[in-house]
Amino acid sequence: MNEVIEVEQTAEPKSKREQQKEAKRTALIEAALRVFSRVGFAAAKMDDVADEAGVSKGTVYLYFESKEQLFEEVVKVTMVPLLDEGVASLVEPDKSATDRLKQHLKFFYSKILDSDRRNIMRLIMAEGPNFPHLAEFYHANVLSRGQALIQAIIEDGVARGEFRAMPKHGLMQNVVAGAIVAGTWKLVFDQFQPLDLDAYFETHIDLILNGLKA
Amino acid sequence: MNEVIEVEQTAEPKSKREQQKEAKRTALIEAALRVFSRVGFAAAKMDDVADEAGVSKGTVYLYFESKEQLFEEVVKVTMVPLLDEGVASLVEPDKSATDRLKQHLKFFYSKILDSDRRNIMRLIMAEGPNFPHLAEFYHANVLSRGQALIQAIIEDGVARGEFRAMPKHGLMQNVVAGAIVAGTWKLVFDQFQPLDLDAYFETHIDLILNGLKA
Amino acid sequence: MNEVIEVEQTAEPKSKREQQKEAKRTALIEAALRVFSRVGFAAAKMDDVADEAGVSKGTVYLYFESKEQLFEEVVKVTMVPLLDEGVASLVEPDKSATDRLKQHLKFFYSKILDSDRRNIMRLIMAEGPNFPHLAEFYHANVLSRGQALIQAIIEDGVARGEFRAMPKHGLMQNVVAGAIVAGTWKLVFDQFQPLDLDAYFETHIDLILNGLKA
Amino acid sequence: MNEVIEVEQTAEPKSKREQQKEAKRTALIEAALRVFSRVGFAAAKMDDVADEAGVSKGTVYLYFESKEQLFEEVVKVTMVPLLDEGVASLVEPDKSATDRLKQHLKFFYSKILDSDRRNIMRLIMAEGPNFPHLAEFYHANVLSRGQALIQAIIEDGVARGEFRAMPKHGLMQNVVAGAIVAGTWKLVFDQFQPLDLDAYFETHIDLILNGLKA
DNA sequence: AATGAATGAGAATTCATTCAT
DNA sequence: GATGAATGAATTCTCATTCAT
Repeated sequence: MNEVIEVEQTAEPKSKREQQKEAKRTALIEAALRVFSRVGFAAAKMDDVADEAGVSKGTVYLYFESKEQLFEEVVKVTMVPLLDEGVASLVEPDKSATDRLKQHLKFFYSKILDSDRRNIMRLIMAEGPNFPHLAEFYHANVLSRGQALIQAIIEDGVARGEFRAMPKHGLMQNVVAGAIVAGTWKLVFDQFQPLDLDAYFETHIDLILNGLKA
Repeated sequence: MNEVIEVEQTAEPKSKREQQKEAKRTALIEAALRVFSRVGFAAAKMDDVADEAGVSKGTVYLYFESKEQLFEEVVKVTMVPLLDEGVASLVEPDKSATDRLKQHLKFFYSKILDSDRRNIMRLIMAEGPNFPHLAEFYHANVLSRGQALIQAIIEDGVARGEFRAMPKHGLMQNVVAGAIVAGTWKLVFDQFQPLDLDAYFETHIDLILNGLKA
Repeated sequence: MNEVIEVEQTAEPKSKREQQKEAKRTALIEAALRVFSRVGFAAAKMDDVADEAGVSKGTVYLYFESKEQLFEEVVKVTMVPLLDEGVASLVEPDKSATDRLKQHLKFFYSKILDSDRRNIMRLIMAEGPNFPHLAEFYHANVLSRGQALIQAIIEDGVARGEFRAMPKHGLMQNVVAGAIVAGTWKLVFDQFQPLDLDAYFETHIDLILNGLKA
Repeated sequence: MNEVIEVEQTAEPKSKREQQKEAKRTALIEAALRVFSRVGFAAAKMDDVADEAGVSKGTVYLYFESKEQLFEEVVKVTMVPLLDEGVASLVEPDKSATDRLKQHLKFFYSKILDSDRRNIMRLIMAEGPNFPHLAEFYHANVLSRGQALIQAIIEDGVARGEFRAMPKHGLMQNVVAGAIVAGTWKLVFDQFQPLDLDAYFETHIDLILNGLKA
């Protein structure tokens, strides 16, 4: 893993008090991400989050209402900014759809699969049914946007004649699926059958682009 | 979902006592499958398993040493027989590789994605890191065998000239990935964006076969 | 320890059925003695007693009403016959009181301290307050009789001029105390500071006889 | 019984918080001493300890890791300080060995046999085999020290010509044994045959001193 | 009589959350 | 704001005892 995740902070300047508060909140979310990544939601103790952030147990409750809410915040703060970044990078309309698709998948691999964020992915799968509210948020703010991104590129590719016309239902999921599975594999089975993310990426992109190709 | 999962029972005839015990064990595993499917491992209460199976609290411990062991048994009993069936169905060497690949994916969709077993799949992904022992078992007895199955078909397809030569690392994972994601999606996001498994399957098979095609 | 404790069986001949029953009862008591000796009353499981006796759990309840009653039977059957034996051996009035006291203490050391019975002693101390009924029985049937035995010898010794007149309150307890402590020590502290029962016995007898001597 | 046992507190002044914590720890140990005294280790419920100390169930676990550790702490805190006191009182070298031995036995009777501490003594004997760690601690920190104390006095007595030379193995145990037995008797058999500690003490000291006398 | 499967009361322990300091 | 002591509901697991076979 090549990236330490840092929660991005809001832009506007604040009073020192506010800044410190913001900083502590950020530290707590980062600590929580590490703890949830390590042991999952149920087994994570608020105590451990507090320890990891260097504050006392009670303090966590000054910033978050409950363990559930803390979890939701972790997901939001960790994943949403990525989408913004992904969307921003889309604005290179002169590139071929093929290149843009490659680029986005690469982004996905490096930003999510090769960092603690892949644990978030796993946590969503694990806890989603127990946190419908969170699942809904994640769908609305992460998946839908990612889907729109991919879909737009593919449609553009079809329009340009790069890609063939394809059935649309589940297309985005199928295009990205290899990456999802890679992230899970690294977390669960890597110790039994190691997966080389770079080589895997090549296989993925090769298969998918060939599958889409006109 | 079109299939109620029934745990297969061993063939040899036994004494009545033994049979009843076997039956109760089976009932407990089926009950546990339902409970784990509903709420996941951590939130599952042994009491609920007992209730669901219509026995008392203590009885569960006559059959399984602990919640963990019960979970492992559920996974084993639910998934392993499928592989046997999958392997058995392979013996039609006159069919084209394309058809056999389709057939196996279809099997995967109907037997796993469209039944309670998809929850097991999800649980393996969710809890695997907390159960290295189980993850190892699952890898050895389910994934490796599935992998060999798919790989053999693809290689045969290459030999026959149906498929092109491809990078191998992660190939099986990428071929199956769409199905994994479909199962997860149905469990976590279906209520926000429903997924039609049949249509999805078409997209999946279309993309993959085209991607593999020579 | 030089003696395997065998529960004595009643003398009168019985039908085969009766004899078998008696034998199984005996086997259960012996098994229970071993189990209680190993782990104490509370930690002893009826299952373990059954296993140790080679019968099934339910069978124990055919012979004893409850764990408590089984415990009481163990105590009775293990200790009472000893007293009978001790009393019987008293009938040698020509021996000096000194010799008879020595002889009885020797008996105590070999029959109780150097066998599983020392565990009974420990169990009485441990569980007595929780089993007033048992403590009472033990007092009436073991201690009182032992006390009478010792007291008679001492009084005889005084009459013969071997021993001096002594305060009587707690005399028997003080005379025997060294043996009680030896039994406990071997069970609890022997691994940290081993106690040689033979040498200990010499010290005991030397101190007591000198203490009693006219 | 003439003494209410109070756990001694450390000397250094602390913050109010610390003091309260210390006080609560002390209260818990005292409560536990009462509960263990009443029913023994196995039958003691952590709930009862909590109730007895006026705190909630969970609180006990803030101070002690487990029931076992609580038990060990009770033993330590209850017995060790006594040894310090006993050792301190030794420094009167002008007194005769006879007087010093008497004095120490008296101390033993009043501080241990005539207080809740006799229950600890009983519990050590009863539970020692189940708590090897505790038995070792008790041997090293209580018995060894007591033994050295008694042994030193006796040797001094021999040197002064007050006592005769005696076999040493188990001498201390035999000298003290009467007291151990008295403590046990009061707890287990007193209701059936009451024991008057003062009279008993006289018998004990009379027998032992005469036994040792040159 | 013997078995051993089933029961369910009971206890230790954990941990999210609260709140006095 | 921050702390960390206290709470008590919740859950796993145990085992004496019962009872159908």
